[in-house]
Amino acid sequence: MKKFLLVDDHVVVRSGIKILLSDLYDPSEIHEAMNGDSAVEKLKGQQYDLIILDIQMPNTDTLSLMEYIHITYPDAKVLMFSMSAENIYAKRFMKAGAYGFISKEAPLDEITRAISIILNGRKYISDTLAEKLAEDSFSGKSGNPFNELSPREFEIVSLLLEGKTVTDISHALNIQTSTVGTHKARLFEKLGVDNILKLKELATTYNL
Amino acid sequence: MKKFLLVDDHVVVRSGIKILLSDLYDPSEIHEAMNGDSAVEKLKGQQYDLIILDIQMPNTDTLSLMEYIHITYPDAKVLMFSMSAENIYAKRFMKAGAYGFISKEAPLDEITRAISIILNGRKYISDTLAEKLAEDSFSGKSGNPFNELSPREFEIVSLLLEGKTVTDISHALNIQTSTVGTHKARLFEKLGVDNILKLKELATTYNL
DNA sequence: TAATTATGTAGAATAATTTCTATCTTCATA
DNA sequence: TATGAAGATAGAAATTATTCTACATAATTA
Repeated sequence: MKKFLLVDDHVVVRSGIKILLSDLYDPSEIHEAMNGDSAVEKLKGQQYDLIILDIQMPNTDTLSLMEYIHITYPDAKVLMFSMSAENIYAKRFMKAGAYGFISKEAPLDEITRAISIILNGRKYISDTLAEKLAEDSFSGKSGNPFNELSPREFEIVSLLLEGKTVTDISHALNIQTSTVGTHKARLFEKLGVDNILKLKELATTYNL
Repeated sequence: MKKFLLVDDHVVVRSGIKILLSDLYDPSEIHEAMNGDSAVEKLKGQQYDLIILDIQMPNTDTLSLMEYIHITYPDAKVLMFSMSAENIYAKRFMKAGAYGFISKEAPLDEITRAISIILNGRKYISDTLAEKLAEDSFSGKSGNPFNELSPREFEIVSLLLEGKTVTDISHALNIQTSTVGTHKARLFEKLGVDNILKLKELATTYNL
């Protein structure tokens, strides 16, 4: 008898996974949550064999949720479920204690394989993700150039991507425009772009 | 006896919709396609009561697919299924002949309502989308806002979208920066944008 | 046809951004 | 622990961009 918790805001996705699971594991008990708060509630008092967690839900910081689960229930096994094929956050989730990361685009047999591997206590990562992780420990720098940015630079790049001007940002952060200017110049340099449109493009390819 | 065609690249989403449909309509026949090509194949020879079409699939231009379906099978009823709440393309899909547009985030009863309305031969649009459409027919302008630009403005907007600066453009066209500035201000005004990122977004939605 | 509006152009004034240089701090490492 | 690199911050100067006003011409419309 296996117990699962599905956390996803889309009804149709939940029902899809539900029949998949009840097909695979009979008998099984499947609970559902449609956001982070309700997931936290469900976790109290219950012990699940596997938690399937959608990474993109409105009003939910999934990375923090993952960290919370890992700290509060160190034995919990979480499979992150992502809409896009290779999500740039995959590594961060694995570091936060996830047991696996898989895309909803993946073929059925890979999804079932991921689930069964995790239920057996091992971690699941896709081949492409495995490669990326290997690459990183090799070169030391992750593929995502945005990770090279300092906290302040990251803060500023986010605001720039929202269409904020240098002056807007200087007001928002209570610093001089020249300061924002230097951050901007350095971050453009680090990212290898020379105008905001290229920055936007880069951010899009790394789905920031 | 209802016949449905589900077009979506995600297994779990397909199964989710499938049980929803078979719950609602019994007996029913449900066919599946995981991309545009296979959808086109399925459509040949078969007549469906409803086609449910995911708007975002890799290697598939869903808008063209919608147009193709509308032209080839004018009686086909297509419900567009979108991952994000209010998609900027919604209007365009409706113009391309879709019968409805709904988000996967929508509550179950709204999804079932959308399906039943379309099966009854009427079109379904969400309240927010309805508002937007009304706004358009009100203001009289529903077409491509870039058509409102003068030749010179169009020339300049193209260069701006290439990432050229005002000074670059003034050199390229042998005119003063203030002239370029005036054109830029006027064209921003006409297009209703106030920064280059919004301009880029607009250009993208009108695939300029 | 006369009046109006849209378009293309800038000069001048103003505002915003960038660049260059230079502190000061923290953090890693020889 | 001294040394140096990376980060956050600006002042001043230089460069760019915007705004405001204005004028001539073309197109449109009453």
